[in-house]
Parts: sequence; structure tokens; C-alpha cells
Amino acid sequence: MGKLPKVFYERDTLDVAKGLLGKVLVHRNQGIEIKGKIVEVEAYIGAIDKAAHTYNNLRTERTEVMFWSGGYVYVYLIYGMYHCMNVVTGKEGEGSAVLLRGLEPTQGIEQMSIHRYGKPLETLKRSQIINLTNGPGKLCKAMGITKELYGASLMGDKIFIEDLKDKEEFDIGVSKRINIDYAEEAKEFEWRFFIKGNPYVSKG
DNA sequence: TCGGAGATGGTC
DNA sequence: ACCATCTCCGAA
Repeated sequence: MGKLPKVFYERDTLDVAKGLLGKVLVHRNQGIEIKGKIVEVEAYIGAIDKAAHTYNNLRTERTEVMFWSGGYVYVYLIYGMYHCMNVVTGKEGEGSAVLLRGLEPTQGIEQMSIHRYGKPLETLKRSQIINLTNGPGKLCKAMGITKELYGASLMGDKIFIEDLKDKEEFDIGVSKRINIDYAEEAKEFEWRFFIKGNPYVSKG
């Protein structure tokens, strides 16, 4: 139920990635609160990972926040159209983060429908409901997450992640990460984690 | 239900 | 010149 503390994010990135599964992302915007349970993530660790934006200690205006200590938000624009949200992990200077790839709506699904499709939930087909949040770009659109949240602290009240009151059991699936064919040996790393059987996992 | 192709603009 | 994606459209 409580907000995850900063020390949660300052741990090893793979542990944080797995630990985020089943937790709930909360975004408060203009008096409206939208929530989604995290069901799929990927880890990116700059020091050893050619897929990471921070590989080779590449410190730029875009990647700066990834070098902060754990517990901040890294949002970037991909393919000129879509936003992706990461949670910064580890110690200051590390350059690591966890990408959110799938959410299960738990509150404000009506608002998600408006954000994604511009029309009310009742008018959606079944397939459109699954497609609300089963991908990194989709979930940002549904939650209303944009680059305005770049660098936001997850200790604040605008955006944060909370624990569930009644924790449910689930099995964690593991696989290679998606769409990083350029990353040479790093594309073999099994750094994608998901809740097995959950319909809001983007694929597999 | 599936796969291929195009959209689109910030970043390096 | 890429790119941690998505949608549309045609085929089956």
C-alpha cells in the first residue's frame, strides 16, 4: 500500500526489475489518479550493456538522469512519436534503469481509454482494452506520461510506485529483451521479466 | 490472427 | 542515419 522507498531503487538493477513486477504505478494529473500494475519490464545497465542509452558512459542531455541515484523517472521519445518510461536504478553514476513494458489497469481505466483512443471505455472492443497498456509506448499514452516527467522523483506525489495491500502469487517469466538487434552480444542477455500468463504482457 | 511496411522527429 | 514502437492493411 505504501510508496516504495528510495532504497528500493538503489539496489542491483536486475533485483529492482524483478521486484517491480506486481507493484503499482501511480500518476496524479489535474486531480485525476491513474494506476496500473506492472507486469513486464526490461533492465538496462550502462557499464556492460550495448543496448543501454548509457553504454560507454555516454552522458548527454537525454541520458543525464540515468546517472542519478535510483528513484527518478527517465522518459524519452522513440521513433519520433512514442514515449517510453524508465525507473532509474542503482547508485549515482551507474547509468542503469528499468523500462516499463506492460501494465494492467487498476484505476482510471476510463481515463486511459480517452488518452489512448479519444473515446470512452464502453465503446472499445475487447482487443482494444488489452491494447490499452500492453507495450512501452502504449502504457505511457494511457497513463498520460510525457517528457514533462523527465527527472521527476518517485518520492514525490505526482508520480510514484506503491506496493499492493494483498499481494498475489505469480510466476516470473524471463527472456531476451525486445527490439535491440543492434546490441551485439547484449541482445542475448535475458533481462526481460514478466508475470507469466498476464494478458497485458506485450508478447510471448 | 499474423506479418510487412510506413509513420515521424529527437538525438548523436 | 539511426531508433528500448505502433498502427494499418492485406493475406489466410
